[in-house]
Amino acid sequence: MENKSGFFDTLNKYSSDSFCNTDDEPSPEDLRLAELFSANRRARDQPQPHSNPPQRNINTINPNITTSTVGIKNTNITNQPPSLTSYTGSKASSLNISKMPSKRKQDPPVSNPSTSRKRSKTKPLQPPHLQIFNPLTFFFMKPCLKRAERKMRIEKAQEYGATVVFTFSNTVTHIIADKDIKYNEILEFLQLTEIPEGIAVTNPRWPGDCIKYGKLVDPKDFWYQVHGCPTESQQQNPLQDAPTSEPNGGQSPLPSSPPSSLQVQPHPPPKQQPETPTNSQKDALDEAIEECLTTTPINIEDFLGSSSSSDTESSPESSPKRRKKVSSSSNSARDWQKHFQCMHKHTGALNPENPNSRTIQILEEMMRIYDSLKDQWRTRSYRIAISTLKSSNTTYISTYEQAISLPGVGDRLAKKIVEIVSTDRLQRLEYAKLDPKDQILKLFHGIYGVGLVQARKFVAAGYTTLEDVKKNATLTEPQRIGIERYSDFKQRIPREEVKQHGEIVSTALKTIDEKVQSHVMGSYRRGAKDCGDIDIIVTKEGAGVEELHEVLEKLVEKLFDRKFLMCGLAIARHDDGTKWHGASRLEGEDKPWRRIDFLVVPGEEIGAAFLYFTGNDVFNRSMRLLASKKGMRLNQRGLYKDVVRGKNREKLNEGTLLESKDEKKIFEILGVPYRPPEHRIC
DNA sequence: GTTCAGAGTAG
DNA sequence: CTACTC
DNA sequence: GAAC
Ligand SMILES: O=c1ccn([C@H]2C[C@H](O)[C@@H](COP(=O)(O)OP(=O)(O)OP(=O)(O)O)O2)c(=O)[nH]1
Ligand SMILES: [Mg+2]
Repeated sequence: MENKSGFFDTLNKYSSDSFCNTDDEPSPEDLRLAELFSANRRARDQPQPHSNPPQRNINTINPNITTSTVGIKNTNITNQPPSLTSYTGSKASSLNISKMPSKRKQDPPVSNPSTSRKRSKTKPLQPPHLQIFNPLTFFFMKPCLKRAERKMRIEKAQEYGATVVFTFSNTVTHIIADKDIKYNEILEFLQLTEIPEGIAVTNPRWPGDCIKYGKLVDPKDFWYQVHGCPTESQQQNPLQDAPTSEPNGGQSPLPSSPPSSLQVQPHPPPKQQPETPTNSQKDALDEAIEECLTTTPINIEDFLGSSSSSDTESSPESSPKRRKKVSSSSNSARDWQKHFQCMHKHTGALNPENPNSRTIQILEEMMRIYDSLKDQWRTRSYRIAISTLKSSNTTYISTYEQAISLPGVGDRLAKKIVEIVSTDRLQRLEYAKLDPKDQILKLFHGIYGVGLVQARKFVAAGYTTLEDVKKNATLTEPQRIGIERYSDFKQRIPREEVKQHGEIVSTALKTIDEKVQSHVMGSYRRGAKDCGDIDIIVTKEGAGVEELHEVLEKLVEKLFDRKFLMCGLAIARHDDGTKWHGASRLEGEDKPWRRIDFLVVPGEEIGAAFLYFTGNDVFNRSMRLLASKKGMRLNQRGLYKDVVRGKNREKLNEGTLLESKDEKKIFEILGVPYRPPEHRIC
């Protein structure tokens, strides 16, 4: 028992917000978390000025031999946590204690609450302090089907202390109606003319949010209303929404909570209030969603020359369907194209002039949270919506109708925008920042080689610190190093140091083959003040992969000997492998290890490789999506045409090479105005 | 209900 | 094959 | 989380 409270106490220590600031903009808060843990680690490790002998355990020098670390049997679902397993959420079911009878005490943490009749036999209850629903009685209302989902919700509610009944009576305190049910249907079903006072009617999101936040949130909240509910403050349509299923693997929809009190009361726009009636977003749509360009050649001349400013060609309208060739007419051309991220100049700079800047600021914060939780699809949606907002810099968006009419803004984001406008904040954001589970998840997947899946397993297993994981979990070699060097790898690298690493590589390369060249890419090429890692392309005019692969082997060996490379983390498997990931360090035992990536590139593919390795990642994805919409395919080796795609997007056809040597030509063929690296920060 | 980029590497 | 990473 |  005491472990449980200890569990959260520990977590709370890390509740300070710290978001991984994405691109090239540092942030003082960035490293807070990392520092916390580095301190943690140093307490153990640091006092020894010992040498850290380069460990080439995993790798290199003998790329043929996939080293002998076979001793570790995998089975990632490893060890038992000390104790607190018994109440871990249902997620943990895969490694539940039931499988380990040998484990001692697993008595239910909660004595049978006599209050709960109808308790399903199996589910273990949450510990008392999490029995947030305890005296409450829920009545669930059915949407005909969706039984599994509903069953889940019911079990969850019981788990957290609710009494669930299936016949309506005066003991009911909450009616939980599925999202498709309308308010008057409830009345009809219950044969009532109105819901008795004291009974709350909510959609299923409400219990979910309560669980998430570990407390009861206001069920009258905007977000939890059922369709057609006569809210005290009528106006807005009561749009519901559901805690939609989690796409793959399950990502977390953070609940959002609105202002329980004030409903609508638009804040004044920060400054200007240009009511620009009609001109809403004509063609100045900047970074917006993705989609753009016609098949027809847009004024190419336009962009080649003007590397600097507004080369944003854009068009209003949105037409989903794509069409083949047809019209070269710019009119129809505009139709199907919207805008892709890659079509616009992005520098990461903010524009405080935008009347929606406050909204943007808050949505960006939410996006950062989802990003740090690796919820890539929500992150994407937020990014797109934010782009749209940024582009409508002449109109203050304050109503639901306005918001939802923007491309990339749907029901839920429109609600959030309204909430922000009326309350100047997003309550959900405040909760999200504090969520201890997310903090810990973030900690774990910050380990190199640990992704969402493993991180969740660690959390489910009850681990709360890196020490826990290191001690108890079965790790792969890269993960082991990832923990060992956790704080090193989390530090940003000053631009100047990146340059030094690049020079060391370049120098070493000269002794191997004069004609082999290296280029520092990634955020460095985009001009970032500091970088997350060091990305280097190794290439030679006219050379093929095989030749260069040998060069890479020699290079790596030499750099290990120089004590520059410290370890390998992911090394090419084949002789035509093109990739080497590892860590390097400047001279000096106390210098931090840095993540370093080599990409071997045949001379002919240098353009596509530059494009790829310059990024950023969002920019690349945007370019690639655009290519695919035009029946082409873009990857790190080149741009291909006539790609035939089958049923599920699978490519049935490699396509034929269009261009790979010249970066600018790839832009050109795709119809994207060329952007220098500094403007590819999306 | 599916898509949201596309590929290399570890295990 | 999945998970992770670029 | 949005679009199709
Ligand atoms: O999912 C990804 C990640 C990266 N890249 C490309 C673009 C990126 O610029 C380059 C290098 O990757 P890295 O992870 O180093 O990103 P970065 O842009 O260099 O930023 P950082 O400063 O974090 O290293 O590889 C992708 O295409 N897709
Ligand atoms: Mg990088």
